[in-house]
Amino acid sequence: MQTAQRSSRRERPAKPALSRDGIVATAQRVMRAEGLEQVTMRRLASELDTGPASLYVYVQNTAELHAAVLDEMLGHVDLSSTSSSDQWADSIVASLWSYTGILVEHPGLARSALVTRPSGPNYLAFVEWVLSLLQLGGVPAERSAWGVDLLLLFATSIALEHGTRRQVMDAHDDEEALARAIQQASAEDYPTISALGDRLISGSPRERFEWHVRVILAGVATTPVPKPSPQAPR
Amino acid sequence: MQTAQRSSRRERPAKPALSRDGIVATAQRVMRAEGLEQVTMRRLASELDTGPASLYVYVQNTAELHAAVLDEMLGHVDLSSTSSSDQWADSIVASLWSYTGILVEHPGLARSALVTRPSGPNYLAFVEWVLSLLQLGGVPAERSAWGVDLLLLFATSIALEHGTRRQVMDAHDDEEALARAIQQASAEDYPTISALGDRLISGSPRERFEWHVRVILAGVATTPVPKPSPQAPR
DNA sequence: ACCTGAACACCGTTCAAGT
DNA sequence: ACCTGAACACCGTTCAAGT
Repeated sequence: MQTAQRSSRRERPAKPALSRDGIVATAQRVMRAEGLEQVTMRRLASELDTGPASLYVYVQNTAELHAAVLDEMLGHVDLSSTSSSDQWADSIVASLWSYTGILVEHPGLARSALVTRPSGPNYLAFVEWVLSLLQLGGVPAERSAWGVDLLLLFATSIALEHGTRRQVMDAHDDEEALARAIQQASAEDYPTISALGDRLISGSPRERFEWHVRVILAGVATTPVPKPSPQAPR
Repeated sequence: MQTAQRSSRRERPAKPALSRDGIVATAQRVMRAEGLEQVTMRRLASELDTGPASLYVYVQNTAELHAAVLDEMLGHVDLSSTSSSDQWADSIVASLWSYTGILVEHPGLARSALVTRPSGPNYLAFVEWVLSLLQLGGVPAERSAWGVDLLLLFATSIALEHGTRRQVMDAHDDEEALARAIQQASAEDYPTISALGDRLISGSPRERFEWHVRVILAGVATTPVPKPSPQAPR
């Protein structure tokens, strides 16, 4: 066991200099230990033994901090391909599911992913992976370009939905309220809802997730993108 | 012009009794005037000339308040059908676009819609409307039941995405950072991204929105739902 | 240039005490 | 039962002042 006293002149360990990397690393550690809710400017400052104002030299605001943590987490998305190459759709389902799983643990990051167009290396690697699978599946380039957006939007918002509900207590109440509302829906005011009944909330989350992804893939395969409009497309 | 002095004994107008409806109505008014960010327990309390603690007699928490405001707003979704009945898909696109437009103005409500399973009358009326159009389009009941979820999830998260970006300053920075990242993506590390280039961010929001919805509709029309699993489906 | 203490302007929610 | 003041336990961000 090494003693805490090192060769430095003072007895207390030298306070490490602040740096963007140090701040982001601390953010990561705090998130892993206590969740993203604890990743606040004030908490990080106290963790780094300084005041919150000091952090503003290195990061613009809390959103930037969360975006940095997000990209780090996206390094853990499972990008392993299934053995047979004709199962490109299965691979897309699998990697999106992995992505969603990571964000469900940290719904705040899902929010980040939805709101701040991510552009970090790990995010790009994930996009690249999905695009390459779509290409493998023979999806025309233009449709892949727009389709990958829809796939990621779907996976992100499912994570935000389920993740937030998981960490809020009343989630079960809402679920029950909806089930009751559906069951009590009058056949007069809501004929279709009332006819569908429980089928509206049937299936496991995983079943619905997979079906939703396959719906998008099937749709992308058959829906041509519109011709670029004559006006400047932006 | 009526004088402020009425027949009541005191000079100051009698403070109206608190009630859930009164609180929700105030919430609505404040939101319209100053945005959902101002709809806080403290602000509402001061608006109603009392302390924040008093409101907890009538609403459980802020989330419940926002959910009530949400359903009210959903009463404004455009549910008018297109003339010819074979254009059911156009009607779905139109009503989802209307729904998204409303939530883009109030991204906090979009967040509510995503996180708290809504079950108010106006929400149900909207679901009923979309379901009836799917039925009109000949979509099998089981697929409608799961498909309406995907359609609403999509419309809600698009609203959350664009609405939040609109009200945050840095949104343009993010957009630029992504565009730069795509342009600079090395053909070695990200071959597909680099090959697609600007096509990844082409098209107007409206074009992309409509294409996304049509993708989902096409997918729903061709993707069978799995057979209910033998285990209890919940 | 970097760092800081203190302040500004807020939050949601709880609780003991009153009416 | 309903209502309240005050407190608890926090936020993000800015700014003037220091080193």
